[in-house]
Amino acid sequence: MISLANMKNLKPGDFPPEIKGLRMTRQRREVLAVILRDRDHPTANDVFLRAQKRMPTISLATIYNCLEALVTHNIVRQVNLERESSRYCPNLSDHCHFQDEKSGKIHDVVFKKGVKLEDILELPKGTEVSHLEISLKGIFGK
Amino acid sequence: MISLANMKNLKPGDFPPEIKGLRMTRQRREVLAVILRDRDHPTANDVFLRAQKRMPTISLATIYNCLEALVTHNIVRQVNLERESSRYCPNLSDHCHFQDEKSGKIHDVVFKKGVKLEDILELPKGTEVSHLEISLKGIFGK
DNA sequence: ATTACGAATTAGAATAATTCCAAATTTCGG
DNA sequence: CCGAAATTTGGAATTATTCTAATTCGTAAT
Repeated sequence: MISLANMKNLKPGDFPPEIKGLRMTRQRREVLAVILRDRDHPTANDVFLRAQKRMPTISLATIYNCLEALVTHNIVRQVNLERESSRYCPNLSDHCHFQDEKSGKIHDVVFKKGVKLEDILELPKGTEVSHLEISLKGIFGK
Repeated sequence: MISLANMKNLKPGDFPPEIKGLRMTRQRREVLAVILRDRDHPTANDVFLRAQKRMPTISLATIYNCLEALVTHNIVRQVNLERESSRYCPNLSDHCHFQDEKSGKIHDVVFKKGVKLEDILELPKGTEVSHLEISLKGIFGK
C-alpha cells in the first residue's frame, strides 16, 4: 500500500512495486505526496498551489498530466461532483462522496457491509459495471 | 403530470398548474417540448439544435436560461456524468443513469423496491441528504 | 384593451477548467 | 554513459457555461 511514509525518501525509480509501467519523475512524486498528505479532495489547482511550495517551477499542465497518469494507473481516484472541477482522492477502497453544504468539505462515505449493487438497482441481465460514482450533498451529521 | 400531449397547444400563460412562479414564454415551452419529445438525455447544445428547427432565432444563451429555470423549478432534471456536458432528463422519479460504453446511450435505472439510502450507506446520525446522484458506466445488458 | 414594470431573450464577450502543442529536458534500460 | 522514448513546460487553444447590457415580452392592474 502506498503511504505518505513510503513517499518521503522516494527517489526516481523507487516507485512502489504495485505500480507498473509508470515512470517515476520528481513531479509525479510530488503530486502524489501532496494528495497523500492532506486527504481533503483537492482540485488540480489546489494540488498545483501546494506542489509549487516545494517545487516552484512545476507547471499546471504537469499537474494535469501527473494526475491523469496517477488516475489511469489506479493510484488516485478522480472525483466529480456536479459541475465543479474534478477533485482527487487517494482512498482507493469502495466509497462515495458527501459534500457538506455548510462547510463545503467532502466526506468519504462507505457502503454498509455486504451491500451489493445488484441488490439495489434494477439492472438488466448481462450488465457489466465498469465504473460507479455516487455523490451526495446535504448536511453531514456528527 | 406534464406530457407532450399537454404541451401541444400550450399558449403563453398556459403553464401547467403545478408550475408556480415560472413565466411561460415561447422559448421555455419549446425547450420543454424538446426534452419531453425525445427522452434521450440531450445536452444543452442538442436541445439548441433541435429547438432551432421550430424556432430559428432562439439563442444558445436562452437554452441555458430556460434549462436553468426548468431545473430549479423541478420540471427537468440535470444529469452530470463524469466531466461531460450536462444532460437533461424529464424523468422526475427516483432513478440513476447508466451510460453504455458501446453505444454511448444513457439508460435510466431504477432502484429495487423498498431500497432506502440509509440501508446502503454508513451515514452519521443527523445527516440530511438534499441531493443524490448515482451514475454508472459499462455494458448495459438486454 | 392598454399600460407599466419586472422578467426574459439575445448576441456577443468573458470566464473557467481542461487539453493541446511543440520544443527542451529527463528517465531508465542496455 | 547513451539514446530512444516519455515527460515537462509555457503558452495557445478549446469547450462548456456564464455574464452583460440592450431590447423585447408577459402579465397583472388599470
